[in-house]
Amino acid sequence: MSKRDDILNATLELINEEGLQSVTFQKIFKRANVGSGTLYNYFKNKDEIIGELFIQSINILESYELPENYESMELIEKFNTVINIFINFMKNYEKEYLFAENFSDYHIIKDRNMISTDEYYGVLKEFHSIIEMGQEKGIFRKMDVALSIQILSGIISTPYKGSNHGKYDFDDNCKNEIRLSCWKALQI
Amino acid sequence: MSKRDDILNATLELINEEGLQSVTFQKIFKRANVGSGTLYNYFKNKDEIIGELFIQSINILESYELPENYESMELIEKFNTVINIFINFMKNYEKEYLFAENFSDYHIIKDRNMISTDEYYGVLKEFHSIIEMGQEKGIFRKMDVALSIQILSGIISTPYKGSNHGKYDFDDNCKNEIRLSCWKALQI
Amino acid sequence: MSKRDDILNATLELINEEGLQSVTFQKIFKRANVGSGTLYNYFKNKDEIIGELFIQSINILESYELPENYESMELIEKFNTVINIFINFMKNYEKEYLFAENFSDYHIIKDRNMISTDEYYGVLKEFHSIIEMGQEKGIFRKMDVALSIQILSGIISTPYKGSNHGKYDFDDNCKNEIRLSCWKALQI
Amino acid sequence: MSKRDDILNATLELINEEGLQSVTFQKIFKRANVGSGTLYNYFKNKDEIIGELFIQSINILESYELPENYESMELIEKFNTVINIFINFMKNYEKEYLFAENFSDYHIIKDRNMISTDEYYGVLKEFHSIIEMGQEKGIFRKMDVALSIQILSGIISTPYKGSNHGKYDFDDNCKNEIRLSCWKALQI
DNA sequence: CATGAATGAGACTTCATTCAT
DNA sequence: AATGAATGAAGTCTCATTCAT
Repeated sequence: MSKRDDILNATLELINEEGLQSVTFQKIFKRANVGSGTLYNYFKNKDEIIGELFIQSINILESYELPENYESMELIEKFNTVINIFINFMKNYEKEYLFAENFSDYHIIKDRNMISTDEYYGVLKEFHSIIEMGQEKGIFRKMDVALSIQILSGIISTPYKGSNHGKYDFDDNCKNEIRLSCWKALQI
Repeated sequence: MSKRDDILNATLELINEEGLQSVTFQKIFKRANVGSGTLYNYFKNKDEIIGELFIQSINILESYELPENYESMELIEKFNTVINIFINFMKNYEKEYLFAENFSDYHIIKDRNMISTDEYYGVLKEFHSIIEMGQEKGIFRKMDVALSIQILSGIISTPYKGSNHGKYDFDDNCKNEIRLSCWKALQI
Repeated sequence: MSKRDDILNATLELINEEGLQSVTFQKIFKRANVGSGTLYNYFKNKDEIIGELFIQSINILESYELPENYESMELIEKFNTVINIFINFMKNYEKEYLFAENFSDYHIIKDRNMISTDEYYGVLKEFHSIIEMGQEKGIFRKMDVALSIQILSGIISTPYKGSNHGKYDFDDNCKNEIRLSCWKALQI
Repeated sequence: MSKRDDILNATLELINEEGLQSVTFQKIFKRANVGSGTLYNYFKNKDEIIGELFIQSINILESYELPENYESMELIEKFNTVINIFINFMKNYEKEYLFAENFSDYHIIKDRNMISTDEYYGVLKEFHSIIEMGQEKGIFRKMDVALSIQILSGIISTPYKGSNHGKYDFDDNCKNEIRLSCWKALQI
């Protein structure tokens, strides 16, 4: 692994362990096992590390693959497939997912318009066509698609984050209920 | 208003404007119009200001009042009443709500176990009995109540936060859809 | 006791407990049970408290009394009498004695020439005539009287301070040896 | 000379010029010609500088060398040799000597037991065997050796410190008197 | 006189960034 | 490219002092 990747990984680890606001360059050097000056061979400043980390996280979230027979599926099958992909992403790339979610708090960067987090990144975009189709078929209520996506996003990610508090397990049964809730929440 | 409140208000404003990580003491006492030393008459250090702010925010969120005829309402009426209270809180105390939500990122405090960020603060607690009743009556699916509450919380707050990006308005129509989604998401 | 005395006592106590350099006004108020502003009714600033404390300490050390038959004593009796008075002072007014001794470290005041510590204060002055007499009588070596006094002072106070480390007791036997050492150190 | 030494030297100079309590970090790095942050590459905080300085001073005081023919000397020759070494130390390393002497006032460090200010550092230790031998030979009075050493220490250092006030010179004649006083003070 | 909340200068300390090696 | 000692601006915090009550 390159020094550059060492730095990015160290930073992401530290952000998830201690929160963005307490990650200092000193901690990054030490964790990444590089000299302090080395950072500046790869990144202009701290914002650039964070920005690059965000892009990298988004890229991972963007790299999903739909199954071969996806196009021939029924609407509800597509719906559940996409939800499953989303859930798996959250679990497999938890650090990247949470980082991307919380990124909007990092106002320094947001204010400078370096990167916009407004877009539906990753597999969430797939919902767009599914929802439109469902609305056309009279299965889903006619409402703003962006709003619909936010509702689905909330139903999936909020219970996932809540499961960290240990009140319930995010197991197969839980996932079934979430999928069902998603479908029903949009229904006529 | 007391100096102490001036300091807390200034800090909350700054956190919501610039994010927790960029709020410095200099900005706080400039905004609060107090001398730098004054902060230390009221708070031991920065963590204590943030902690007090969290407690204050929670207290506000805890201070809801149910309508007089609440107990005699139908289940769905109770359900919608509580959702409306929650939505109004989010809008009226947006700063406090967002701060409390994002607070768990502030690991310094979290790690010290100063405060538990229990997810069932405020009016969300009311959902507990409503959901149990709905499950008993065979209206709602039998699932973990904590999970149900997280689902509702996600359906309400995620679209609210998403509306800030300007894709849709968080207007009456939007609220209707959210209430409907909440009810349906739990239904059999 | 007056507020003024409360302040001086509190300060002297704190100096002996924690050392001059760590005594703050906050600690003084608290110990003296007075308001912070009260200090400024009696003292212009911190230096003035320290200076007053020094004067007070010196005054105590100056208030010794010689026995009635002192004038008719033999030289060696006078010598031992004065040494005993000095030793008793050290023990009875340890705080004041140590403060006065260490005062010269407090350069802020020293530099401003507020007070000079050069003079032989207290009972040490009595040695002057005793030494001169001893030299005239051919009992003591002819050497600078100021030097002689310093030698006596060193023989008495250094072992006293050393006894705090617990290597030996500053008991009657010890005092006898000190008196003997003093006499012999000056002898022909 | 390394930056670390620059810092220690600057601090020692400032302590002797202005006293421990008025030495600030600003003065130290201005005097040492280093940046403010540089201090923290070498020392964790101010206490650590003071502590290191004390250790360094003690090390200097420990590094005396006895003359080659010391073992074959008569008792009084040994006695005078050691006194001369002590006196020369006081003069050559006045800063270190005075710092070490006054260090016990710096209660912060003392209280933390970082360092023990044992009074028998450096050449003073040599007196131990000399005094025991003198007592065995019937030349010195039988008294606690620690007490004897304190007496000698007092006879040497108190007049040295007193000479700074300008009442007499600490010249060869003065040194002779001191050596003589030391010898006589212990004699039968 | 007595008070103590308020102050701000200045102390201590951190941290992103530079630069000679 | 890689390093890490050095830096100093900016941060947190302390403390003597003031002033309205």
